[in-house]
Amino acid sequence: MSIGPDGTADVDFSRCPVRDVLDHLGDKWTSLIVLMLAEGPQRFSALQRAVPDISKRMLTQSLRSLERDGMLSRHVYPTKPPSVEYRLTDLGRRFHAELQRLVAWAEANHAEIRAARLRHDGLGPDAALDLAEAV
Amino acid sequence: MSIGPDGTADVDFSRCPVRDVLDHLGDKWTSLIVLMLAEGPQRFSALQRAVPDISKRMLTQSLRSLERDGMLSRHVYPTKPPSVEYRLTDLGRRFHAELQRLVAWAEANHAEIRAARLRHDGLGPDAALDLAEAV
DNA sequence: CTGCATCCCGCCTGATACTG
DNA sequence: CAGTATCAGGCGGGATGCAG
Repeated sequence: MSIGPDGTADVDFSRCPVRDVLDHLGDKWTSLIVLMLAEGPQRFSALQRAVPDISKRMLTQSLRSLERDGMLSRHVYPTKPPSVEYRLTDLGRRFHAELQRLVAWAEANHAEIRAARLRHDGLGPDAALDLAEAV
Repeated sequence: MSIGPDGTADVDFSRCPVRDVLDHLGDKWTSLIVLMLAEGPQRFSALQRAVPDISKRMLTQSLRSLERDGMLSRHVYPTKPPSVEYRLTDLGRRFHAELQRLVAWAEANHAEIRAARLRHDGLGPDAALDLAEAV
């Protein structure tokens, strides 16, 4: 995602290293999963319980996506019934560190963002004043 | 986006500070726009030229979204024809700093991600070897 | 328990045309 | 120049059912 001398941005997403990372961050679930796995290896069903609103379909899809990018590894224990454990790889843990930075930044700037929103949205009745002060 | 004692994650997105930030990062265009504006104030048409593939509709929408969250400010010069200039706010510049960190991380880990992908996708004929070494 | 296949609906997004 | 309005298509993502 560089910017050329002619002022036009490099928008070749197919080979854009930044997209690979940003897509995970923008995804509704992958960040949550990484956060959960940062606390230790988890089984499929444990993850599903930990993230209540996710469907099996999306959980599987998100896990595959993270596995594909080398963020986590999948271990199958051929017991019966079988159990599958997911754990962060080294790359995944480094990604998690970045994610934590982002979370911290977001929380630190949350009030300012919300205040800007209320200002922009046309100043909801009186709640606007409350939050304007909070900044 | 915290994790409760019962192991279930806090998934109240409507009031989640992290979502407000991650949504911008995940968006296909907003990061690009922030990157462009980091080089200095830009007019609407300049941004459209800089990001070739974006439509007027999406550019407007992305700019509104960033403005709403206080990342950038909009200045209208009532000349004729009118011109509108967008520039990052303080919050926007701080956001840009975080974005830069992410870009740096992405570029630093790009090779590893791509190698993991080739491994996972079933080892494309021989290109796999090339990139495996690159790590 | 884990995960894939299918159906299906809603929203996002691009294309196009029009206005101040 | 800087948008807004409208329409139509694609696709993400939920629900359900089935398999290893």
